[in-house]
Amino acid sequence: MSLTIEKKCKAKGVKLTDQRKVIAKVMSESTDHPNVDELYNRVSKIDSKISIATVYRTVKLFEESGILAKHDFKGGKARYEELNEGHHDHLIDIKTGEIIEFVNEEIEELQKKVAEKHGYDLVDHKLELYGVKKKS
Amino acid sequence: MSLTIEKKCKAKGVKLTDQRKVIAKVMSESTDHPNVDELYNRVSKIDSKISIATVYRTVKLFEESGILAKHDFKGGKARYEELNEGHHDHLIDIKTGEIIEFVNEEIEELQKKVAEKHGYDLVDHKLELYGVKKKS
DNA sequence: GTAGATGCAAAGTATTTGCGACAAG
DNA sequence: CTTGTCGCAAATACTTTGCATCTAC
Repeated sequence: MSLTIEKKCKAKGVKLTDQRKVIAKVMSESTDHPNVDELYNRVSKIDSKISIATVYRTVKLFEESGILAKHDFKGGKARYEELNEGHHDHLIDIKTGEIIEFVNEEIEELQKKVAEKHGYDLVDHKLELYGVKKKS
Repeated sequence: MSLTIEKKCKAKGVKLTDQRKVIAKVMSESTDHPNVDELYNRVSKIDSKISIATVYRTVKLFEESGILAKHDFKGGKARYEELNEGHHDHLIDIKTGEIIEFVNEEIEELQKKVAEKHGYDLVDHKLELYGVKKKS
């Protein structure tokens, strides 16, 4: 549902243009983590007049508004995903590029402790695991 | 000591040119995590004829040889550091950019478990904590 | 001697931006 | 209305590469 994103925009005072609605819709219907190119392709199918500059501007705006999360996984282009309540991290298959989301409260707790031990308040973190499928 | 890096080069069959020796020396004497620009500046002071293309080529080569580690922290340019036995992760001060290294075996263990739970062998990971100094 | 390394400048990628036209609130 | 957005193309930032020359082994 892109309703969530549209609501968030209103809450944040972000102007809702047609282009942004389309981008919001595509992002909220995406179950993967598209990069800007992929997003632009999907968006173009709905409205081919939307320029890639607008896509770049919009994902940046959405990221700053806490609507999307940006990830710089290994190997180039930034990838985006919708940001919902439940925080999660990523396990990336280095052979296929497949991305698996996971949550581990224990690790989250330990991270906070590490930061505190060094005199810091943890405001953000990035945890990415890179693995190969076990040939069980 | 750049000796370590030079030894590693020989071990890996990496040809030891003057340029590479200078870059190795600078990297091993750096206690921070320089990006390519910073590295190039430091290298230039020792031998101003070394080109930035060579710096790029060399850090890439060193990374592939397991001599340097590359980090894509938030906010742009890739940063490098010498890779020694002891693995560590990073806590980054989002105000000052200061980078603190830390080790936490518990987290390492949990990461392995998470990967296994999803049927993967963990081959690499990235853990970055972003924090602000506590005003104790 | 030869495969591989270097310097230079040109070419790529990914992303950002200036600007006049246009649209949301 | 007025402020912010869009599309376009040009600009930027970072990194890679083709080629002729040079150097480590």
